[in-house]
Amino acid sequence: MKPDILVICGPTASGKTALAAALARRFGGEVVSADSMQVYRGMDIGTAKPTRDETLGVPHHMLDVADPSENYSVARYVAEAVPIVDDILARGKLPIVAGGTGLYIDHLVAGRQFAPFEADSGLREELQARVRSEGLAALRLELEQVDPEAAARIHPNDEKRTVRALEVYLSTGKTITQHDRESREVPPRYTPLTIALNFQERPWLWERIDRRVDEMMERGLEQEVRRLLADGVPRDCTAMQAIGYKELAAAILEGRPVSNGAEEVKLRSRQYAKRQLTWFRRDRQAHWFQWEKIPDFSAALAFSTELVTGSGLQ
RNA sequence: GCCCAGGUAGCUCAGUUGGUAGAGCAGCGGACUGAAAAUCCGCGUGUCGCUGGUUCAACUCCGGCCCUGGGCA
Repeated sequence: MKPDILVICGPTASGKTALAAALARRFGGEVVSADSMQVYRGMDIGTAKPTRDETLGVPHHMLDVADPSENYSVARYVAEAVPIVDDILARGKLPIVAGGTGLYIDHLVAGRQFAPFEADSGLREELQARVRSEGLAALRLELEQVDPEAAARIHPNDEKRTVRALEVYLSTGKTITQHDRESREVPPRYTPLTIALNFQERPWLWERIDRRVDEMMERGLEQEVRRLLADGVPRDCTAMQAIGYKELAAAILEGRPVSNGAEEVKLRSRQYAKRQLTWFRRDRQAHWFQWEKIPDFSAALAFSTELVTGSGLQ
């Protein structure tokens, strides 16, 4: 089946931004970011949001669409990104979905539906409070009653998924298992041509990450974090869970040197990159481009261009 | 030069009254359906500094050597 959108994915610091912009330029496309943290306004340096120069004059969507104190979600991402992708297609241009949040990419492409209820009903907070007072095991017992399949699938220690499963059941009357089953029957929304980026050797990626964190510090990540704190962005909100922000905020508030926090950022970024790779490796359709130690950008561009033209995308 | 302490996993260290070793962190692999840069699961990866000796058996005991840190000169 002929693809209709291009997806550029890969771990953090693998060069997605530059490749996406260059390809958009070459094929007259527009970039749709798929990044759970670049959606927040005022979080530019730490999320490595494309700078004005880096966009190469190409339209970039799904950046700066939320306030850091809002809690963004996959559901909201899909609701906002789908009309944008459709519009790009309607204008006869190429949508280039680029980002490191695998969950967002998958949901955008797959067409899955979300349980129809308000995310901010307060139910989740109630359930979390119960976890603290009664213990996770109590909620798990409850889940076993209403949705044994989900209970079997979700690990006893996985608080987030246990809470989520109960949340879906309590607010819709339908189990998450049932919901997922129905959701899987929905036909995919798009047919992606996927290019995944990585480095041939893991340490080469680490070097990239380290260097990038150093650059972030030079560009004033500390000030960016202080600004968010001064603006009263709660430390427990989603935006402040972003790597780079939570570590520096902790260092600042605990009176540790920020350089100490920066080292933590490097470590957490490496670990994050590994989880991203696990996610993207699952996609057997993805075309991997593996950088050498010294990235050869024109080689990546040639590789991608051939795929795009060869697939009939353009 | 002498005295003391120590050399065990990538790092910090535990341990074996002699039967080829285990924690934390790091690392590796995996999962993931409205928090996903989140969350969760699995895996020990090793010339126990080197070299002789004692012993059925040495990482462990003994000798010598090397290295590191501290002290005395």
